Amino acid sequence: MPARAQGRGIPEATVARLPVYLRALSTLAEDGAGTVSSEELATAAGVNSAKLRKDLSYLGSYGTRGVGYDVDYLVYQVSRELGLTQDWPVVIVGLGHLGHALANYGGFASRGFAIRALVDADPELVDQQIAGLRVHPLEALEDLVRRLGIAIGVIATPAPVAQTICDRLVSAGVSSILNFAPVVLAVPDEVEVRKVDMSIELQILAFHEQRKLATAALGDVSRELAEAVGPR
Amino acid sequence: MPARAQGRGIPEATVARLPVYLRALSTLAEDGAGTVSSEELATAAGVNSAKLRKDLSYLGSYGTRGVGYDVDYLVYQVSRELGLTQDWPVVIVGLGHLGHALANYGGFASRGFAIRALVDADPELVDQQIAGLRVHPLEALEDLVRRLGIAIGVIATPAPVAQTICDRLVSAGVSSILNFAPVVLAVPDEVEVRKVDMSIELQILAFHEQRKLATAALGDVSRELAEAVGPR
DNA sequence: ATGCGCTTGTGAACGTGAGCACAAAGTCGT
DNA sequence: ACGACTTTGTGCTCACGTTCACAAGCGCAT
Ligand SMILES: NC(=O)c1ccc[n+]([C@@H]2O[C@H](COP(=O)([O-])OP(=O)(O)OC[C@H]3O[C@@H](n4cnc5c(N)ncnc54)[C@H](O)[C@@H]3O)[C@@H](O)[C@H]2O)c1
Ligand SMILES: NC(=O)c1ccc[n+]([C@@H]2O[C@H](COP(=O)([O-])OP(=O)(O)OC[C@H]3O[C@@H](n4cnc5c(N)ncnc54)[C@H](O)[C@@H]3O)[C@@H](O)[C@H]2O)c1
Repeated sequence: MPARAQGRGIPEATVARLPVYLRALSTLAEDGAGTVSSEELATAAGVNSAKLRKDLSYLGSYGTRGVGYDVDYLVYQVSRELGLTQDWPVVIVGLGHLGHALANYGGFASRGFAIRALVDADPELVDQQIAGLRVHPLEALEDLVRRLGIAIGVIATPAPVAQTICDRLVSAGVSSILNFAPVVLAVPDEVEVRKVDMSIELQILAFHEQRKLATAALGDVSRELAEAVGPR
Repeated sequence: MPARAQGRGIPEATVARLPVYLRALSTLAEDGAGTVSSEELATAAGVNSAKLRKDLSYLGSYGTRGVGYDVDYLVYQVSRELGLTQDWPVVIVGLGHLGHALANYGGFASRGFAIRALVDADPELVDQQIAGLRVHPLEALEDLVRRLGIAIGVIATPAPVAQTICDRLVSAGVSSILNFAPVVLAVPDEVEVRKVDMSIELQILAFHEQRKLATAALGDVSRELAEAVGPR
């Protein structure tokens, strides 16, 4: 997967950071800041200031030397680059614990996403209202996607059915998928999949946690060794 | 942040993939597979087979040339490397929609994590039972962490209080944090933070989605241009 | 034993990303 | 009008990560 495939493309690593910058900028805007320096914004976003400047430079030269960046203008430019000036309709498939939380979450609507359809296989859930939306049966999936022109699908079903749901979403025309099920989804090249996997994150933390313990124990051993040899 | 800081360290990128391999291996083990080739396992994990082999080679030489890897043995080795041979006690702070889903999720317990304590500031929630655990008041946080020897904390509170909770967790002795709140947390160097941010993932999808639309539109234009010039 | 076929483990080449350091370019006070 | 000061934008270097390609090693059939 070549990151900067096309001519004026933005590096993938930069794209992944733009939303973080956008959030920091929004907070600054709310606090009434007119301009920010790369140093300030970088601190707020938790990155190196040189990296921030380089990232922003891919979008164009929107800063003023000696001054910084106009907050509102930069919010607009980053939003535009990320495609957030329009609203993206989203379908959520699977309304168990996690799907419920997602459907009720206000943080999506405020950032350019509109949850437009909910789908679940459970007859108990179908026709119930969640967050003001009716839950549709699984059969309605393709029709909903086509009628509402949905390009982004969220999978919050049990792992065993995730691939099937994925296939159906893709064949109905969805080209971006956010997957919460702990499986690797197979999709055609033109479809983009991102996964959110909390177990993986915890396991990565466990790795580092164990390494801390191991090196601490090693420290103890060498201290004991030193003591065994005796003070000199 | 140097990835391979200490001598025999494993690259960070590799650590992030080990849990994926582990999951694929567990599935294979359930299906009764005795051995796997790097090719098969790589396909199951959605990566290049050379990358898989290099990743595994950091753990040691656990494969047999001409045959492949013994599934059970590799499961054990990867688990050990990730520190999953022991159970890690976890505290969840914030039991709203998301916290509820996390507390009820069975996928953690089965992978070396044990949710041991729930904490929320809402008096309505305190003393309720969620997934068989009592919800404790915020004041009890430090005491719980110390008494249960908790090293890993999960933050599922609203964004504005996340930093405060984080500080309290750290001062109580937590050294790994999984953060679901959309904020950048500031922590001492020795504390590891990982974030799960669904809005960011969606925004990255939106970026690519927009780019697809843009290039498609560009294709249309050039087709129109070609037609305007006329067939020759 | 020996050879054949298969799969691992890894050296080497390449591509991507991070960060330093500084010239270029602007602002602001005088 | 000018100089001092501030901050951006970027060339360059180095580190990290990915992928290729193949020799080394193992099992099995003969
Ligand atoms: N709950 C969590 O905190 C959490 C954490 C990490 C990962 N996950 C993953 O997220 C997914 C959902 O988790 P959950 O806790 O919400 O599970 P859940 O069992 O509470 O919900 C699953 C939902 O999917 C529905 N469903 C089942 N088959 C379906 C189908 N074929 N089509 C449409 N809907 C179908 C069910 O009716 C149910 O409502 C799982 O894959 C889980 O592993 C959940
Ligand atoms: N729900 C989602 O799908 C979703 C998606 C992405 C991100 N998030 C983020 O996850 C976090 C939680 O989301 P949610 O939907 O569960 O919110 P929620 O409002 O449903 O729950 C928040 C919980 O935190 C508790 N709380 C508030 N202040 C606290 C404090 N000082 N100490 C301890 N607990 C406190 C509240 O009592 C409540 O129970 C938020 O930061 C949200 O932005 C949620």
